[in-house]
Formats: sequence, structure tokens, C-alpha cells
Amino acid sequence: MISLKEIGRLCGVSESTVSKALKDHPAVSQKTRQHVQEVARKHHYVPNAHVQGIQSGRSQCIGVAVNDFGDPYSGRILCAAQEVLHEKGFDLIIIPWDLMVGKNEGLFDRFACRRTDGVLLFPTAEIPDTKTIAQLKSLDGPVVQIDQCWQNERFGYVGSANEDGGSQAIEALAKRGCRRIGMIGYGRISSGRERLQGALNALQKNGLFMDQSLFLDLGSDKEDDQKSRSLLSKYFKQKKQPDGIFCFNDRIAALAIKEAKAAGLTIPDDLQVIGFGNLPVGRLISPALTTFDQQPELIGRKAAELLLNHIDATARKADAGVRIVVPVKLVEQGSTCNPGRRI
Amino acid sequence: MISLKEIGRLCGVSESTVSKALKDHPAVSQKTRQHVQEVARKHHYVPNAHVQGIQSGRSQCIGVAVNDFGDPYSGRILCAAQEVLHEKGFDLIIIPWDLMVGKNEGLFDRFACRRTDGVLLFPTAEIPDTKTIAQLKSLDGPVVQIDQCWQNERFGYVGSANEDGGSQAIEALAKRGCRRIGMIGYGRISSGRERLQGALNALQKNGLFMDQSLFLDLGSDKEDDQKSRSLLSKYFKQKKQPDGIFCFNDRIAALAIKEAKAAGLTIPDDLQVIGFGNLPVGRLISPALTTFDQQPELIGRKAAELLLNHIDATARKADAGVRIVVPVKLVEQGSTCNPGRRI
DNA sequence: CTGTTAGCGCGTTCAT
DNA sequence: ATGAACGCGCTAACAG
Repeated sequence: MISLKEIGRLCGVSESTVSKALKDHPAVSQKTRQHVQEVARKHHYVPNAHVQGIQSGRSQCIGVAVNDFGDPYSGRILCAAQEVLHEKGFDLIIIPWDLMVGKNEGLFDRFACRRTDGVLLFPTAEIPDTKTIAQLKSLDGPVVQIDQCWQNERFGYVGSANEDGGSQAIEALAKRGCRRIGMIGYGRISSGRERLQGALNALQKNGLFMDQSLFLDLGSDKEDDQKSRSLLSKYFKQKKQPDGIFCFNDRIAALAIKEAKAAGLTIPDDLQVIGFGNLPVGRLISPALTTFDQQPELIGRKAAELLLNHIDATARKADAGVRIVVPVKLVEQGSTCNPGRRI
Repeated sequence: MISLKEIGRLCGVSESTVSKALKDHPAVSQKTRQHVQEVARKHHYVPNAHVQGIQSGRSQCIGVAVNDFGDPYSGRILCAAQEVLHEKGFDLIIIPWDLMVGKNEGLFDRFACRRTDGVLLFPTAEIPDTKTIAQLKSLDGPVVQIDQCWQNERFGYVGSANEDGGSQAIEALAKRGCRRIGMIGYGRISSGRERLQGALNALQKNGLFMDQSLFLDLGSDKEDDQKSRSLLSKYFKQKKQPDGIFCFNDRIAALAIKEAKAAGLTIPDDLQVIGFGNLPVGRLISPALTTFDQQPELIGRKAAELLLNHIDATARKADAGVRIVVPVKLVEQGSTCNPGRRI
């Protein structure tokens, strides 16, 4: 790749004149400017972003930690975030969460050495150890968490209206005649706890309660977990059967439907199911899954904007810990009955 | 973030001594070294990768163009590739293909300004315009394509054994008694054409042929395309019905099964279905999908290694255009019958 | 053993 | 209108 100095030599002018000419600085003659720009274009000159970063003190890089590269939910968020950040001249340094854990290398050394201007933290399972958090804090820029938040950390946060979603789910099931409502979720992540809380609130409001045996906590959040399947299989072999379940996400809901069918249940006649996320898979299974749209694009955009705000305001550090909650919307499909049906 | 100069001042030594001390250069006294390292650690010093890149002439950045952030297939490839590249000290600059198309900004300006040492091109629909290809070529490092290749371009390539997979699919269907075999695919991308070619070869070998009306070409490769659904719906309303179909990927196979069921067909009794990719969705639908495992992790690793080889050999430019083909393996599940069944 | 110097590519003064 | 000089953070080749 050609350099400013090289272009200067080709044009018979100095390096700094080339620099000015290329950015249409007024103090350059029309003729020189055109000539320089012409030569630069011919050689596909593009200024070196790393150098500009060094000078300006801004790398124009955002560190992104994701837990799953191929997850459609994270993917849509990330894509929207990337669009906003790219627009503002930022590039993404993406590192998979889980891959790094347990390596002797510090989790965020790569962010540190690239001098990232900020960090986006994507859905991650549980709270990491204090050392990891300390390292995260020792980085220069602000941190924005997406989807999950860690208690007691004053990072920015953008996520779904989980508690409201949990309530809506229960309300919907109750309206459709469900009386023995169960839940399949994750008790160890913030979004899981929030949805559970919302569900419990709504149950109480409806004069219902959730039998201990009808709440199933799937320990870890691994794609297509064999353990989840066997837990679900066991769940549907219990004596006390639910007539409606609310699942933490669409993938789990799909698994649950599969196992429920295997146990001889008919959806939605014997069992109504509600998922979360409105992912493509929900429309590929039969019956199609009633679920919640989380507006992942909006989440991504909001997260990017929040991060950019914090970066610009990094001097004051005023509004750290801002929390943005994006509403969710029920999408009714075949896995629930029409409302009004009462046994 | 603290700098070498700063550390030097704190330790009362020069910048270059600090530099040497930190990298255990022998020409530094034990005492100085320990002191310097201590101070550096205390301040979380990490050398600036951008600066090192400028000096070494290697940005240690790899440009990655993907068409879909949330695609599980691409995701697994990308994750494996990232692991290999990360190991070697490379970071990824990821840009979504489609987002960039149609912007006035050059598609690869961001790769250019980051001085990427190489480029990984992920599954992309059709061949881009010549201008885009020209820009790609004007970049510094080598280019490796994954999954798809463009005719007449001597880029590196790593992909699946598509032709063999196509043949295997037909053989499997024929062995299970299928006589009117159809195919749902993409005629405009290389992997689609290769699978079709393999299928046609196998059909001929088995004394069969594919009725024109049984080949359905889904134009573009968009997630959950409404158009695909309506095309598929029409497909299963034709007079001439297939008794077996081979689908370009699992998502399409899932859509096809859904529409086939809607048309009153039973899987696999009336219609046997084979997909491609062995994605999670194949195990969430009923019946579970017979498909091909593409070993995405292996593809990702191979692609990363090929790219690294080319980068190291960039001086000679000898082995450009290397093509690596990763074998596929049939995974039999419920959407096909047991072999040997003949009508 | 340590410090000085030069240079990577570029932007920004400040002189000319 | 143009160029020289300095600095960004760091490494490497020298000099002491």
C-alpha cells in the first residue's frame, strides 16, 4: 500500500502538502490538489487508520465479546450495532467469550492491546470472576452490556423488558385457560430471573401459583444441549403435568415441544407453549410457536448509541450505569389456543 | 493507558530500556528488569498493537466479510477460523457483505484503511461486480473464499464436497425407493450448482432423471424468505409430485417439510427429504431431518491455515488459487426411510 | 548494561 | 501556497 511520502515524491511535493491536498485543505492550490488527488486515486491510496488512531488517541475500534458466533438473536443485535458503529467510523474487534475463558491469556488483553475505545458485552452466561471484571474495568473506554447485566456493576445496559414479558406470557396463558402453568428457564442469568419474577407476579395477580415441580431450571446455556433434552423428557413424565409453559427462549421452546410430543401430548390442546425471541425456528416447527418479539435490531442500535454517547462523554463519566429497556411484543401463533377458551 | 515513556520515567530509565526489559532482552540487568516489569504490571501495561503493526508492516488484522451475522453454519466456521487466527496473534475486522453493497463507500475501504494482512470471504450470494473484485485485488494480502467460489478468480478456497454430497443424496434416496426425485436449491451460487451436478450424475447412474418441474430454483438466499414459502407451496401443488427431495440446506428443507405437510403429505412415507448442513434446526422439527454434516469447524480451521500460509508466502505468491475440499457425511434421521425399502 | 537516534505513516503547527 | 519540524508509541541499530 502506497504512503503519503511516496505520493509526495511522485507528485514532486512534500508529504504534508499531500496530506492537506487529500483533505481539501484550503491552503493548497487548485492545481496541486487535483494532481495529488489524481495520483492518490490511481494508486488506491487509503490513509492508515492505525496511524490516525495513534495520533488522535482514538483507535476507532470497539471490542465486542460474544458467547456464540452463530446465534441468530445475537447476530441480529450485532448486525444492527455494527451498522451504527461503522457509520461513525468504528471497527469491531470480535472475540468469543467462552473460547477465551480458561486460557492463560487475559480475557481482554486483545482489547487492551488494540486500545479499544469501548466494549460491547453480549449475552453471557453467568457472572465472571472478579479478576475478569477487574480487567474489564482497567480498560480505557466505557462498557455496555447487552441482554444480561451483572448486579452491582455500573456498566451501561440495553436489554429486553423481561419482567413485563414474563407477566405478559402468564397473562396470555391464563386467558387461554391454563391453570397449571410451568416455566422452563435459566435461574442463573439476569434475564432469566427477571422473566421468572414477572411470571410469578402475574400468577399471583391471577390467583395462581407455580408448583415447584413445574419450574425447570436448565443449568447452562449451550446450543442443543443433550442435557436439556433429557431434563425436558423427564419433566414431561412427571405425575403433575402443566397445561401451559413459558420457555426462556424459542430454542428451548422447540425442544420442549419436541419432547412433549414424544410424551404423547398434543400442542396446543394438551399443552400450550410460549417462547421468547421470535426466531426463525419458531416458524419452522409445527405448530408455529407463540413467542415474543424482542426487536433485536432496536437493541443493537440502542446499545451502539449508548456506547458512543459514553465514549464522547468519557471525560465527565457522568451517565455511567444507564439502563435502557426495550419493550417486547407478543406474537401469537399455533402453539397457543385462541384467547377466551376456558375449560 | 500508560505508555513506555511513562514507565521509563517512573523507573528512572530510558524508553528503550523499558522496551527491552519487558521482552526479557538479555542485555538488561536483573534488577532493572524486575523493577520495570513490576511497574508495568501494576499499571496494566499492554503494548499498543497498532504501533507494532505500523512498524512491522503487519497490522495483524484479518478482514472478514460475512453475509449473515447470525447464521449458525457461518458462525461455526467463523468461530473455528477465529480460534486459529487469534492463536497466531491476528484480530478480525468483520464486515457484513450485504450491508455494504449499495453504499457509496467502497466495499473494502475499511479493510484497506486497517491494512488487513489477508481477507476471508464468507458465503456470499452471487458474483459481485467487477469493480468490487478489482478493489478486493488491490488489497495487500491474500484472499480466501469459504463455501462459495467465483469462477476465474484465483483466490484460495475452502469448501464442502458439494458434488459428492449431491451424488450421495441421490444415491441415498434411490436406495430408499425414491423414483421421482426433486431438488430445491440455488442455481446461481457455486455450491448450489455443484450439488446439482452431483445429483444429476447420480441420477443418470441410477437410470433416473429429474423432471424439469421437480427442480425448484430459489432465487436469492434470504433468511426466512416469504417468497421461498410461496414457491414451495406452489411446488407441492403440482400434478407431478416427487417422492423424494434433496434440499440445498437444512433451513430450506425445514421450510419444504412444513409446506409439504401443509399440502397433506406425510414425511417420510409420501415424501423423503434430505437437507444439507446438519444444523440444530434439523433436530427440532418432526421428523428429524436426514442431512449432511459439513464439518464447519474443519472448514474454518483449514481456511484460517490456508490464509496464514498465503500470508507467510506472500512474497513468492506461489500457491495462489489453492482449493481445499472438505468431505461431507450423511446423517440419517427420520425424514428418510430405512434403506432397502422398495416400492 | 544503558541511552541516544532514527524511523514506521500521518497530522498539525509553524516558518518560509 | 508550500515545506520543515515535531509528536503519536514503539522497536531496532547503534553509541557509550
